[in-house]
Amino acid sequence: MGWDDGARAPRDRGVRGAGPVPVPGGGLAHRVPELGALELLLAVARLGSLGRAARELGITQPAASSRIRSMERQLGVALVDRSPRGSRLTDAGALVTDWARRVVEAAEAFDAGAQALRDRRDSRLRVAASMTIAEYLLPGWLIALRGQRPDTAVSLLAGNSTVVAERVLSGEADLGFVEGVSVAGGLDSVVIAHDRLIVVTAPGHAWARRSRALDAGELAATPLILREKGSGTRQVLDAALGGPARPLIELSSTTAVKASAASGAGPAVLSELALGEELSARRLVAIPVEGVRLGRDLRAVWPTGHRPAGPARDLLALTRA
Amino acid sequence: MGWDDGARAPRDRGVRGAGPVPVPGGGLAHRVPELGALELLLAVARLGSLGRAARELGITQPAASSRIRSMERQLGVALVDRSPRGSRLTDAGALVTDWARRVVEAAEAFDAGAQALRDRRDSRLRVAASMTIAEYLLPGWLIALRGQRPDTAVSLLAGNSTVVAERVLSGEADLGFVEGVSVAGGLDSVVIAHDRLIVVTAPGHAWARRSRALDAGELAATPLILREKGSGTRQVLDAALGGPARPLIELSSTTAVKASAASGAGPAVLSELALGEELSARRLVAIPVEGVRLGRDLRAVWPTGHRPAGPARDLLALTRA
DNA sequence: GTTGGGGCATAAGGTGGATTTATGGGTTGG
DNA sequence: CCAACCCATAAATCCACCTTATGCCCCAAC
Repeated sequence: MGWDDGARAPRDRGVRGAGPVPVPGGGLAHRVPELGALELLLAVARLGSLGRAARELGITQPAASSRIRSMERQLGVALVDRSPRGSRLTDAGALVTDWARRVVEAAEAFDAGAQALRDRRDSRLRVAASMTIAEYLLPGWLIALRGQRPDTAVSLLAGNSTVVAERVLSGEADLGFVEGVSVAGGLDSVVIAHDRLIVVTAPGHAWARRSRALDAGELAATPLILREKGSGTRQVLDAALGGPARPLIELSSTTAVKASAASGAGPAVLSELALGEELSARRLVAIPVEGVRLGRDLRAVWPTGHRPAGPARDLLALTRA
Repeated sequence: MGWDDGARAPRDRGVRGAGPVPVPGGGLAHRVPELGALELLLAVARLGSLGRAARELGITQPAASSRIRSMERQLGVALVDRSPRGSRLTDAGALVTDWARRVVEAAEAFDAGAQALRDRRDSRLRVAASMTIAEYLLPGWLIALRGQRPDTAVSLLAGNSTVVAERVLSGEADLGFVEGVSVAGGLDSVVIAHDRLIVVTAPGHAWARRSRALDAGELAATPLILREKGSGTRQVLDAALGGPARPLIELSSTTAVKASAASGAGPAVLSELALGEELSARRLVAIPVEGVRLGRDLRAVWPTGHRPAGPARDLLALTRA
């Protein structure tokens, strides 16, 4: 990413008379229709009529018509074929709709997570989860849970494994999710998924052209871009290497680590959950490693003896592989 | 942190003249901040100050302040800690920002794709791609290409393998991407990725509890939820089974197939590219298959002899594994 | 043939939200 | 103690979107 915030053109957008001048780097919101319009497009695709889609979203037909039209104007592409008997997507519209669906799905995950972050008080299911799990897995679980039990209000507290264990033990949370190597005393647990740390570099890095896998010695001897001390990633890595890893830089967010590695600063070690797009888009390359145990279990935890029941049991059932 | 900021407002917006009642499940756009606000939040996280973020986005500082504040009110969570020396994310804010980043990334893919769909005429690189590739892979490539060659305008034409071959041969496209089993005459090609068809069912389906892998006979004998005849998926499947697959339902979009399978209508066969979320959220379950060649190559194609050059070569370089 | 219903487009009017300017208060460092 | 940051608030403006009220088109049923 561009850490070079300083030298960007001083865009003055207060240009009233002339249309919205597309800014070079920013202004994504000016080029992408807003969420409501994308939702509307999905509804039109599903229902085959502007009017029906409008009714489903609780707006009037002219509003839907206008919204679709302005979206077409914004994108410069005809999206729907209107006919007196309904509306069907054009070829381009089908493609746009597919892309829109992914935006809406991400927004749904955002919504599910944000709602859990808010409820807190009157919720029927209080969950505590480690950062990685809260960030990457929980929103999906919450969406699935809402599909099965729409009335279950969930609250979420995110923290490291110690905090999660405390909350669960004290009864402040009904169910916990941790990624640690070991489980605190007084807690029962079950493995719900597996995660793995992955060594990555920029595609241009020397390691990206290695034919042989890395071994523990090389990994331990090389300064790495890492999360801050105390993070789950560091704990697992230290344990796997049999001693503390050597940090090249310490950063406080997974995103910063990815950006730094992608810019070529050096090799980084990250959870595979955090690497999706980056690997398939080849912004980062995974380096094979052997002789190092970089896998880790993700576990659900609850107070010994108190098997999860009710909503907690429902959620647990969703998460088990 | 003040979780209880008292903002529990019912927020029903369109209660005009007792019009259509807002729907319970819908209205995602009312609960998720719009893209501009999410972008602003990311900028604040990166720059550490509302004012700097505002300048980067070309708005004034009060506008940014107000926007963040209304987002906090909407979500019911404090997102940033303001101080006279800048603003940093709260714990909840960091989580929200991570979720927001995924929405924005999906929007960036949307933008990249939509822009390619529009340009068409004056573009420096004209690409023709099969549906699956255009839908799932191309946006990411375009983002990467924009990172390297920001001035390259790309246009996209999506169609089946035959159409792609035609356009490339006629010179209407500089580079093509196909997923077929074979490559048309007059075209050179290179394999850029691999795809695989996967048999999926709802988690409750009998096949989900099998211990033994499916074989070709069982697959051929079972009615399946499939894309329409003529789709790439059907071609590969028919070839792999040594005869036409038996359709239970024929649907015209990948999404419809997924939805139908997830609702328990029966087993479906889909590209692994189309299955991400569904598998990890366990809405669908992959059924092991053996003795059937369900893999397929994804290829870039160009007219025999005319090695891609210029922008086409840049794009090709990005896509090669 | 005519009529009713579904579907879409256009026009005119109202409303709310977001933005801009203008200001003030707070902290930090020279 | 002043300059340079930062942020919050207030008031005015403006735009985007929505709604209501139409009109036209097509089809199917009577």
